[in-house]
Amino acid sequence: MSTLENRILQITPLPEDVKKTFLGKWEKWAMPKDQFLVKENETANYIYYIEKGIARIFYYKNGKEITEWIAMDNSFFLSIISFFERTPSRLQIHTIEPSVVYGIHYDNLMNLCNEEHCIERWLRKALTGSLILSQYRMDSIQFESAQQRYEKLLENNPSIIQRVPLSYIASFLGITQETLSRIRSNL
Amino acid sequence: MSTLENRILQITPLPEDVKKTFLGKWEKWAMPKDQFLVKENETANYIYYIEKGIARIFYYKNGKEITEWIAMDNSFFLSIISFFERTPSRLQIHTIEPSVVYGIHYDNLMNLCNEEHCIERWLRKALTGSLILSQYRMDSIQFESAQQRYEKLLENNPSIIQRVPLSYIASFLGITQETLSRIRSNL
DNA sequence: CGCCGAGTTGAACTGAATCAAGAAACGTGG
DNA sequence: CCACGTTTCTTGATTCAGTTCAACTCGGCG
Repeated sequence: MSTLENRILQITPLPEDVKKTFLGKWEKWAMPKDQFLVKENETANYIYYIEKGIARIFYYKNGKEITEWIAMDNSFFLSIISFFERTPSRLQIHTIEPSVVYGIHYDNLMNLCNEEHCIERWLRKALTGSLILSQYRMDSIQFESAQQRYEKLLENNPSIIQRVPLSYIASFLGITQETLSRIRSNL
Repeated sequence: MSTLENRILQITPLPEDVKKTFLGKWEKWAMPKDQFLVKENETANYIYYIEKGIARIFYYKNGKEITEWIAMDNSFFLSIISFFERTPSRLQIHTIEPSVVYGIHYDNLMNLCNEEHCIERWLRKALTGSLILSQYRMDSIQFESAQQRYEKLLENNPSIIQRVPLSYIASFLGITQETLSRIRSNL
């Protein structure tokens, strides 16, 4: 069983035939480092799953690059607003390591959602999970200190420091690189 | 056509018969001021819709009350994590004006989702909308100044200042009451 | 060897929090 | 309709976490 299949069924079980159809719609790409999956102002057409490697989701705010998410470890990711609203993406997504990425196209996913109630349910549950995650993250950004956020990240994802440049991590945590550097020297 | 019906169909159209069944599952309550819809540590059983009045969603963080959301103007609201994960709610919800509120019970909603694909789709689309909102709010909290956030709130919802105590608005904006007071005197 | 990007360190600055005290508005009972 | 206490809001002084800007260090590599 592939890790993608595993991860999909973790969200909700699917009958054998539907599962097969669903999995068949996911395309697979092996990508070098620094490849773009979504570029600015293009409409995002895929929900992605990263099997190996790291992808970074970022955007520009007042001329500065903001890292919104770092995807690794068999997780899903996408440019949410662009994908669902079919509008040009403010977010960009690129690999920062050679990566193995799967993706399902918007049209395929929506067709499956219409044909198969259980795929609609799968998507609903996946979105519920994202929304819950989003709530936790909001609370963390608003009320935890930079140090607390860094410590939490270390706990949940110790390998990230070895593999992702400090400037990206700082931006993801919502602080400057200098502040992150100071936090690290105080531990 | 009721405002609830209106708002439901705004998310996605529904066939006449399903719409009727769905609407039939929404209970209606007229509530006085300061009534609790969800109490701490109870599992939240309803998705609510407020037709008239104001509800406030809040929780305690380090002994302080945090206003997470203020619902008015024909909008939906709920304790997301408790409702979907069926766990005790950290959030509390209470009315801060006499209000007319509708609610659909978790069991009813889930049964309908299973029976009717289009209700599942409705829920999926509603969640997508929430997730998008949540993304915008995260960006706003992280990168906009207190003043910008206040000005935006005024634009989107001018009546809120007349109807909601300043301390709640401040907390909702993620600032202290003193800071909000100073912002207002500088305009 | 010297350059270059990544990370560190320092000093000054700033937006907002905190603590503390007043002022204004509000509603309840006499 | 006024007086009083309570809640809501404002103002001031101080403090603090984190930013900004600038200079410096370190490790790798052409």
